[in-house]
Amino acid sequence: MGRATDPRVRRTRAVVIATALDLLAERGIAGTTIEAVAERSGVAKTTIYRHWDGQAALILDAFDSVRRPPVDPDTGTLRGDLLDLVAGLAAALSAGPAAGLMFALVDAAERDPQVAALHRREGEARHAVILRAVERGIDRGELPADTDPADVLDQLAGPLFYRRAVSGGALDRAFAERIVDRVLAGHQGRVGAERIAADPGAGTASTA
Amino acid sequence: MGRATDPRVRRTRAVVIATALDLLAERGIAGTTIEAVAERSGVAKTTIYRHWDGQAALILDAFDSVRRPPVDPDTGTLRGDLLDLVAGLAAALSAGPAAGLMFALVDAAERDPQVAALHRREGEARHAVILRAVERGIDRGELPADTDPADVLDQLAGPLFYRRAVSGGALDRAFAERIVDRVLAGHQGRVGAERIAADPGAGTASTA
DNA sequence: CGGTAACGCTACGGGACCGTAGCGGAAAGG
DNA sequence: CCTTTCCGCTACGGTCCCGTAGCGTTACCG
Repeated sequence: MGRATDPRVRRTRAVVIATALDLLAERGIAGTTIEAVAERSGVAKTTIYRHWDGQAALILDAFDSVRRPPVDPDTGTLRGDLLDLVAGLAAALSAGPAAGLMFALVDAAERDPQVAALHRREGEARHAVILRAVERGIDRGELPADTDPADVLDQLAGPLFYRRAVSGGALDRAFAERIVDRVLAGHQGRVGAERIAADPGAGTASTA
Repeated sequence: MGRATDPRVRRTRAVVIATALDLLAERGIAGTTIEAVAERSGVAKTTIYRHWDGQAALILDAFDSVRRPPVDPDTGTLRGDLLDLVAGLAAALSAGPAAGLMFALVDAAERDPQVAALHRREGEARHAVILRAVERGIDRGELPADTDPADVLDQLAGPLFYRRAVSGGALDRAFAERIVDRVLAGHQGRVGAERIAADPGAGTASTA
């Protein structure tokens, strides 16, 4: 068993996966057939079938290949952490390989249990970092002790997704900053505005 | 030209559209073929082709049939208006015909210009009501004058969509209330907490 | 340098769906 | 009642894609 040491195997798998991702972004899941991948990639259809059982397995593998372990910034302040994470998410949704695949994944997860499982794993990995940052913020007293981290997560990621999927505004760093600041203010406001002053560099940010 | 007065025509169109919506929610766009609609609906394939050009036209029509003109609550307070609208959106995303179709629509709009146009129209109709409510709130002094209504919109609708699509928490009225209150607090906090007191019945809402 | 494993190619039967044609029957409406 | 319109049915050719078989050819690996 040569594992995957054979360079021919490695190359074939890489080329096929890359082509599948291209087609997924361009034509969606329905348009990403084995035959189409074979034609565009130059890899013979029979060879693709030697590596994957069929369209479903290939697409699962392609989605999976985009997963990237998110990095915990841990800048020392809640605002700093969230700014990093939210700005990163905005960038990922604007460009990059995941930009066009996200909604295809969501839609497919609605019906296919396999895709749903992948989608759940992927989401949880992304969420874990944000939830950790929020919990650190609670420990530091930057947020009230009874803050629900899951709510904060939805408040941070939601507006970016919605803007990308529906309302269609700009997904730049300025937007990410406004979202983070408003969410923090919204939760801190429940206790008292003086908490904002406790976070150096997180003033009312009248960035016009 | 009998317009659409012939009851046979009305019935055929209604049955086919209803079946198409069923299939869309159940199998997605790719699974909603003319042949499948014909089989499930009992309407002959040839008859369907007499009314629609093909799958694309039928699906467009089906999506379009779900559109409902949103009602402007105009309760007198910003919080009251937003609560109505956001709770209504949460309910629509939890159940009803639109629940399973939303993401199929988003995904399809990513590639198909026709669907994209429909999606844009539909979004704008929903947004208009929320934007109006926010602008009324600004006029009343419930929000700072320089508040960006588009930001508020994304902050309100986004978390609901994200929760439904990814994080998977409860989409009940309590969640809608928390979101509205946090968003309002987040924007009011930029000027001063005393603004909250200006809105009768919209206290800091320590709802446990 | 020889054996093995991977690849490309052609070919094939099968299935799903497309979109149309032609016909007979039934329901609407003047 | 009688004409028009709509509908259901069967049948068809065409296309796309599936998944597999068989056979050379080439690249790797020891």
